[in-house]
Amino acid sequence: MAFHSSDSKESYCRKQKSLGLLCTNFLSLYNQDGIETIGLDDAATRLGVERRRIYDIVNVLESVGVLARKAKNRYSWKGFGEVPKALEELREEGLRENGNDYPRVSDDDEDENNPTPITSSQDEKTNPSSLTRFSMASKTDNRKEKSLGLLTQNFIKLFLCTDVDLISLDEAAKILLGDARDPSTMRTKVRRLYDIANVLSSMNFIEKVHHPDTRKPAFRWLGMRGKLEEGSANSFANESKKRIFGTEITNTSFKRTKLIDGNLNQITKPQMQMQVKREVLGNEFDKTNLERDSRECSKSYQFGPFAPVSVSKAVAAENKKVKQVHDWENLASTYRPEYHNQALTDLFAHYMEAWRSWYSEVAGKKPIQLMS
DNA sequence: CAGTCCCGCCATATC
DNA sequence: GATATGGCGGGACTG
Repeated sequence: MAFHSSDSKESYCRKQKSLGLLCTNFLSLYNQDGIETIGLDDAATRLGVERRRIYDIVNVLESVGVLARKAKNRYSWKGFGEVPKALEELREEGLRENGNDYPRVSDDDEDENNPTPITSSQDEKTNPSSLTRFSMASKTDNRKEKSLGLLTQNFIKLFLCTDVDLISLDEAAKILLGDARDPSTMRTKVRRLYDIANVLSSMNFIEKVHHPDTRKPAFRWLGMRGKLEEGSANSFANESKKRIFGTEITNTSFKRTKLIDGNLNQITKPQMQMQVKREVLGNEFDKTNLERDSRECSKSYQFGPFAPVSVSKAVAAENKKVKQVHDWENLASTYRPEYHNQALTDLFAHYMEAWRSWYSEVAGKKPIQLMS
């Protein structure tokens, strides 16, 4: 069985295997009505990825409140309606445990970080006895301290509890690392942050930008700032809002091993089952998502003559004035008139996705030349 | 070359 | 002892 790995030739687009895309697909798969429980195996299968990857995604989604671990192999879908609450808690927790002495985030790494390494010891909900021996930690906790989930929360706290809104992963790693600063530890931490940033980006919680001064890449928080006072005002988008994410296309599974094709043989076309989403509620900041996704793989390959102009335009405008309060809801309503035919835009996105996938599969490596 | 970050080995936690 | 989780970092990709 399992005939070799010399499957179809090329086209191993790294982007198609990214955690970000996987997250997008995961969301489009489960951010639906009727979904209340998610099986890891099911997810792995449906998304066409190894179990390991599911853990990565699920962990960060959980740390933001979208999911909640129910039991072994089982998670419950909480939805984006829970996010505001989760973030609010994170903010408070962050401020509390850290007061206002969040390490500075400046160009110059000035470490003299406070002794408290932002270690929040939030015990599990399923803690029968609240008699938490303050010493029972160490090993067990040590591992947890390094979990992706916690790291995600701490990363987010950086945005919610600080005045800076632009942070590079290096800075973040430095801060979240407290003191241990061996190049090795740093590298690992940064790798993790990249992972986190990717899935957070796919949900548009954050956005990658380039520091004005330095040319260095950094991330900016897009969600509302946690300053909203009284956890009621902060409406991420209200309950039951469903965001439209990528497509149903499962991450094509090609090993990274670049096997130079030898001869043309049948490509195993991915079952691109584009299913039209019937969600018309044209809310949310999805244009950003579309835009970004639309140009993943093969640099800027363009749309045809009938490109979704409206979308691109909206995005451009949006990015340009990302000065105000980064409130998705506002942005969404502000630009809604531009393309209130969300359904169409959506449909288009689906086709694009399908086409892209098909193209990279069939048409071979070279993506449409199209200058740049 | 520097920035990304996928992949999957294998230590740990749980059943 | 088996299975479920998920650190961790080598090194393949990008631009």
